[in-house]
Amino acid sequence: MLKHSKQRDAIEQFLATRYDHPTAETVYMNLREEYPKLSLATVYRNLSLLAELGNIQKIPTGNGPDRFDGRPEPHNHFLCDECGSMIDLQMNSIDHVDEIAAQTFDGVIKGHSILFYGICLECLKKEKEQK
Amino acid sequence: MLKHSKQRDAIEQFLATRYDHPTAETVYMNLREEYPKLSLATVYRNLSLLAELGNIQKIPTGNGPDRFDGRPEPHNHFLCDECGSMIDLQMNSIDHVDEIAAQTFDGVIKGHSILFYGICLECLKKEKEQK
DNA sequence: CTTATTGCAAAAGGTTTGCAACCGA
DNA sequence: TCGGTTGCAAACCTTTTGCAATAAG
Repeated sequence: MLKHSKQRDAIEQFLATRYDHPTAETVYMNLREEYPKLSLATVYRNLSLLAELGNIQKIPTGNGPDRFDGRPEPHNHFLCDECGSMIDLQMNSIDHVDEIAAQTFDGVIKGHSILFYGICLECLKKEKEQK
Repeated sequence: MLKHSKQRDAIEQFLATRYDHPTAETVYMNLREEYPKLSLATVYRNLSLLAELGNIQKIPTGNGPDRFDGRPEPHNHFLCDECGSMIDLQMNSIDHVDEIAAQTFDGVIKGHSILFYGICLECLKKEKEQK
C-alpha cells in the first residue's frame, strides 16, 4: 500500500531544490507550471505524508502558514520577524538539550524543535540604508 | 492610552491560576461563568495584547490552537504527542543556545522557542496498563 | 467628552475532507 | 481489478476584523 505518484515525486523533488522553506501555497504555485491540473489539496496531502514518512520537515511558525523543508536531518531554524524569511541553522552541539530536558522530565522526549527569531541580515542592511 | 478592563484582568488572573497552558477557547469557557456576556473575540484580543505586553506567553503548537501561559519568564515546553497536554520545563542552563546560534548567523537573534515533544508520564502509564 | 474596549456577527486564512474519477501495480 | 491518489468544491477550525454600543479616565 502506497503507490507511486508523479505529483508526490514532483513535490519532494521541488523541495529538494529550495533552501527557503516554502509554504504549501508556494509549492503549489511553482508546480502548477508543470502540472496545470495540480490541486492545492494534493499538495497538502503529500506534504503531510512526506513529513510523516520523515522525508521532509514541516515547520510551524506560529503566525502564517507552515513552512516545509526538504532536508529531513535534524537542524534548527531562524525566522525573520520582518520579512518572514526562514534560514537553516546547523548546530550540531545543540542536541544535548534533549538530555538536559530529560533531567527535569519523566516522560519520553522524542525530539525538539527550536525556532530562533529576530532580524535577518538583509533586513538589517535595509534598516541601515534608510538611516 | 490603555484603559482598564475587567475582562482583561479576569483573563490574566485566570491564566495565573492554571498550569496546563489553556487555549483561548478554554479561557473563554471558564470565564463565561463569571462574565456571561463575554465574547471569544475579546478573549483573543486580550490574550494577544497581554502577550505583546509581555505579561503572558503565547505558545503555538503546530497542530491545533495556540496555548497560553500565565508565566512570562522564559522557559521551555513539552507537548505530549498523544494527549496534547503541555508541561513547563525549567532549564536555566539552556539560554546559551542563542549564543551558539549567533556563531553561525550574522543577523540579530532576539530569542528562541523550544518545544519538546514526546509522550508524557500519564500516557506512558496508560500504555503500560494496557499491556 | 473622548477614545479604548466590548459583543456580535461576519470574514479571513490555512488546512482538511467527501466524493467521483483516475491511475498504478 | 483493487485500492491508493487526484481534482474539485465544500467544510472546517482557529483567529481576526468591522461596526455600533458601552465603559473608563
